[in-house]
Amino acid sequence: MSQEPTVLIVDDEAAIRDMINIALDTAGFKSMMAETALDAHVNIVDNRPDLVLLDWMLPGGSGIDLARRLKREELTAEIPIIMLTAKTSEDNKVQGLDVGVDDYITKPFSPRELIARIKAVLRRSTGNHRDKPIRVFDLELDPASHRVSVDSKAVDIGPTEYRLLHFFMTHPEKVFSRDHIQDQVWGANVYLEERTVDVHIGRLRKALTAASADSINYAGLVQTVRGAGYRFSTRSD
Amino acid sequence: MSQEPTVLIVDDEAAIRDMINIALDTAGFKSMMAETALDAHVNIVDNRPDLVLLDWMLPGGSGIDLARRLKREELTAEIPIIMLTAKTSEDNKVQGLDVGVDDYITKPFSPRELIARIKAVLRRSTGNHRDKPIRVFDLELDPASHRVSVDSKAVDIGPTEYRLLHFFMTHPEKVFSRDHIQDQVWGANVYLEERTVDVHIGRLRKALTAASADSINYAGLVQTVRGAGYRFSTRSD
DNA sequence: TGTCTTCGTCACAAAAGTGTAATATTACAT
DNA sequence: ATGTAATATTACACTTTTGTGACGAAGACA
Repeated sequence: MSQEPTVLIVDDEAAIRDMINIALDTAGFKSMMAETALDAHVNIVDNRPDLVLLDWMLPGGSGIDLARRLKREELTAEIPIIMLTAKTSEDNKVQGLDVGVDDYITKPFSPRELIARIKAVLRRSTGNHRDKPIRVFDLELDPASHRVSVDSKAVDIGPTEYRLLHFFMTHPEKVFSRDHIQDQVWGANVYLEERTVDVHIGRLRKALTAASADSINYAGLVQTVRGAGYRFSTRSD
Repeated sequence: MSQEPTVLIVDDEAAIRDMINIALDTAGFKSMMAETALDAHVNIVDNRPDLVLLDWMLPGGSGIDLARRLKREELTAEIPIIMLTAKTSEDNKVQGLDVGVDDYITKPFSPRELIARIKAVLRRSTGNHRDKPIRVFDLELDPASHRVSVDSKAVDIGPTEYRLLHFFMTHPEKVFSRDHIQDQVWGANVYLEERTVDVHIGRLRKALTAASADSINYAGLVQTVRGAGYRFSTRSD
């Protein structure tokens, strides 16, 4: 998976979508598009974009509903939303911010302004509470620098294994089925072979073992729960 | 929950119902069917399916109205709904998300996608309520981490013995016949030899004994009731 | 362009668990 | 004490689940 942030554009007007798409592309973002609130919701759950650009006025008036819903559900609450609106009235802004939307842009806007705001929101959202390092004994995962280390020594780890470990470290002491892990690490409704999770668990363990040279073997924290899935636990198996 | 989840299919076209029915059956779900919104509503109230697959366009009262109604009524609000829609973007502009529908699938869809989405939604909805650990003296069973421990020391236990112990701990002080235990632990419609239960009781006792090293022998809690079955009790035999 | 990573899949090996039948033990009525 | 029925234990063939090396595809990078 790539490093550029992915932005989902939700607007019913093709012209606007295309314009934004080009602007995003130029600025080095990946983008996806949706015409309706329903499409958008499915897309968000399935693909977990890093940010959603959401038109206020979607047919059926469901733009604001979608925003509210996304912020209410745990699975999507962390995804930042920027509202696009033609209205400048204070009412709308208040109402929207109440929902938990991260920023507003009123149409018409310049590509430059759009990009600037997107970057600002991304900076804010990825630079917040989410990036406090998580540590278990001498194993540390630092979301800010996107690094994993044991005894301050870097662990050589792939992107998928990083996400896997991040998920585990933020949800310790609980079993998760392979399906559940797929949802969390790869995104919902992605179809992978069952064994694929195993393989990445294996890779994660290998990386942890290699890094744990002379201290505890941290691979032991990633425990197999036969018939149920896997568990990250500090308590011995 | 250890039983197969039941899915209610609501669609007016028999061909679609049958197709879905087969797909669900293959994937190990139980299914029920309804042709109209009215049938569906009655069925839902009476049988409380674990999930509803609801066609968007139903004759005489649209699916969307039923969805809205189900989500508004407390009795049925918790039941997840997946909408089935034909891919005409005109339909989609109706707001459906504010209704609280959990996902939607556009026709035509593959059985695999259907199953994947059903599983994802069920995971989301049932994964929420966390079971609390159950404890008897220093014997603890924690469903969240799927772990059994004595004095905080892990008990080495197989999947079947885990389920058996879970059943016993949630139903203490009562005798259960071998047949009843089979139904609860293995699921109805599984035929096993009578003795098989005995064997697993033995394995469970062995595991508990091994873990109880220097404290009380927790195997004593699993009591034989001659001529009747077994009982899990804190009162001595 | 070619090289280097990372990814997902597959095939197969290894490990763990399962159910059954045979055998041993126990409890209870007589 | 003894016979009998009920329960416990054991051994084992079989199934399911998990671990892992190999490999081609895709993309990053220079």
